[in-house]
Amino acid sequence: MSVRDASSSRRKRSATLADVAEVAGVSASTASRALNGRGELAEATRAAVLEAAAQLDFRPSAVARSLRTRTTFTVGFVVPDVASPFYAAALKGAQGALEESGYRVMLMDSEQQAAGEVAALRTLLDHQVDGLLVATTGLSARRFAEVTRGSETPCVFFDSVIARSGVGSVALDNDPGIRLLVGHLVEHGHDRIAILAGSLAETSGIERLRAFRKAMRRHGVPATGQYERRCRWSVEGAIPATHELLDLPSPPTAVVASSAELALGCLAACRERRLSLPDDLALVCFDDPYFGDLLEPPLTAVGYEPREVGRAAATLLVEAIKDGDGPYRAVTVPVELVRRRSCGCPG
Amino acid sequence: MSVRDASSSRRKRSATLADVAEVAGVSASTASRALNGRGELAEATRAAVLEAAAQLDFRPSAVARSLRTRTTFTVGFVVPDVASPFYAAALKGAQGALEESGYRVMLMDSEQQAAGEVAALRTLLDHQVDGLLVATTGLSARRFAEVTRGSETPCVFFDSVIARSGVGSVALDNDPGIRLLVGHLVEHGHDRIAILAGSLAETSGIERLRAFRKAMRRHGVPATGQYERRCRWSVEGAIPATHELLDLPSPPTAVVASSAELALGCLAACRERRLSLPDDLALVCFDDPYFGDLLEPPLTAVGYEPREVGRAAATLLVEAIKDGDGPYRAVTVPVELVRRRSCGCPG
DNA sequence: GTCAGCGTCGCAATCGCTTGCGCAATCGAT
DNA sequence: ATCGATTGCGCAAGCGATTGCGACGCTGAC
Repeated sequence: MSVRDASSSRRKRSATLADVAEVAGVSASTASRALNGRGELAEATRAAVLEAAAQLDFRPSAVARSLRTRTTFTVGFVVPDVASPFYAAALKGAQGALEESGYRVMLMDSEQQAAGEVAALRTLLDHQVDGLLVATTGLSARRFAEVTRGSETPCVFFDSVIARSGVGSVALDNDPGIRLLVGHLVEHGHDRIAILAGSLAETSGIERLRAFRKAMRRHGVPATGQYERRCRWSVEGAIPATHELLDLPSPPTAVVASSAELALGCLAACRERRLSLPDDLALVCFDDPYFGDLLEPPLTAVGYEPREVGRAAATLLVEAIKDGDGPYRAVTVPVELVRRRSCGCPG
Repeated sequence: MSVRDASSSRRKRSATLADVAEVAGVSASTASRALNGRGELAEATRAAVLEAAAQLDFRPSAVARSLRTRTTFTVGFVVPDVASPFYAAALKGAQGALEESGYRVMLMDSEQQAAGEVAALRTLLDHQVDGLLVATTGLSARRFAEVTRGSETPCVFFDSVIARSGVGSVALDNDPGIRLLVGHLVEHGHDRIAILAGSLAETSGIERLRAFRKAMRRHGVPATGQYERRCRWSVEGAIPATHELLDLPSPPTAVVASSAELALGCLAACRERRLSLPDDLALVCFDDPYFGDLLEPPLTAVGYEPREVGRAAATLLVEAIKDGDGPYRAVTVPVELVRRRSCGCPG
């Protein structure tokens, strides 16, 4: 606007491809080809361009390139809560795998709300991400299709999936995991077993609850529903739920938590009541937190490698991006029971 | 290439601004202005454009816009380890604040290595991020300047800062925090106090160690250095360090850990030796993990809101982006001692 | 001496959006 | 009726890269 601005406007602009071309004494097209190793170039020109680029410390503009090539080498990552240990670990795993393939990750947190997830997907799509890694929070397949309508962007779901949407998915061995847990509990002689089920918006919540019922049935223990509690996926969410359970006329003698955080909430609630685990109540959970054996009592859980699920999902995704449409691929990562003391096993 | 491809190449391309303009019967410029609320437009045309956009489900291309406007509404976030609870929480906080201002975050993990950090910064800068949020891992001010040379991209450091680099920083109250910790320990009668210092590549490591020495001096306890141990910032890193400490001819009676993870490692090492805390060894730490009171023994620590540091950093950054260069601003987030049992306090 | 063929490189068009500038129409005032 | 000031909108030039196509010079064969 003002004259003063104009005078100071000669700020150092980073070198552009045209600058490199000029210094090297060639056209921009040739410079581009030299830098990308495309096309037939005389060795001398190639060298000249490379040197010019080095001299100018040339860094190509990713956004200009993206506009032209229609690919961003960026993938979107959307989860219900990045601060959650599981998602953070998954992110780390995915990040590692993606980086190896030259992809960057743009992160969005859906805040455990469908609306947030929709907004996140929109934003990501607007940015023309090359792929999507998502742990959904209860978006219906229809809604998901609506939002992504028109974009062919490959998407792989992990942890919490939308049935047969996207190009693939990686889930946990929910059913076997829960079966392991309740099986172990009945071995210890329990039959009044409760479940802290988390939210039923995520498929992991649904599947684990379903698996719980199935396992109970298989062991001949009637699942009346009075021992089932849903709650938010957080320590705070599990506390009141645990109290409700404990206030029942005939309270459970054992509880399986659908996630580590829920187990922590259960633990906290027991503290409040000065209950002693595992004598007053046995506790086991899905997810093995890294500090599981430092708790009191050490926590029995089914564990798995959260990083691996991120990595697996990312791997699936970059394959899909590269090879275009293949068959839908579902991988599931195995779980393993680690017995500690909260279930009643000797220390 | 082949004829078949040509026939199928009429794939659904999402609507462009030009399409909207055509449908609305106006020029692209007008459409743009209508959509962005810039310039004086007749109400009727504006409405027509809006309707056309809605009808076509128009979504502007973020990359095209970025190319033209030279701003991406994206900020880079680089930390030594996203899977770490602290950084994950900080990320969450930053993410929240940024989203409110319309910014997206592109995430990079430096893997606790300077080289990784440099690569991350380069990539981010290539993407023309509007700002940078970084918890550095020992990059020198000179190296940092080298890498970011030429870009005026505002950068705020958090947790671990590069002295006076960037436009601002948010750090923890390291000195007061550590002083609180050792003060509390001497109140309990300890004088052989050790520190698990973490890595000295991060300023938090340096400052906390320095604060430890100062506090010891202030309390008249000679800091000989035999009670200081550096190690990687992880549970695994702290275990051998703890053993070394415990193997000393005159082992410490108390240890302060520079982070929660280190405390966990210390705890694990004590388990291995069947030591009972706090009787055999008192333990306190910087960082209050959310499961701190579920450990055995419950952990005494100085706590703070990790999310707040992310949020504060993001807020600072957004202001810097908007207002251009203001003065360098350093904010520090307060800490608070939470006494539990690991220090020797009654439960 | 011509010309086909090959190896190198430049022209110019895009990618989708923003924006300075200027033209045309409308309006109020004289 | 004429003229300057608005108001409303379109033209065209970019932003910084990639790429199909054609031009140009040179070599070798006839």
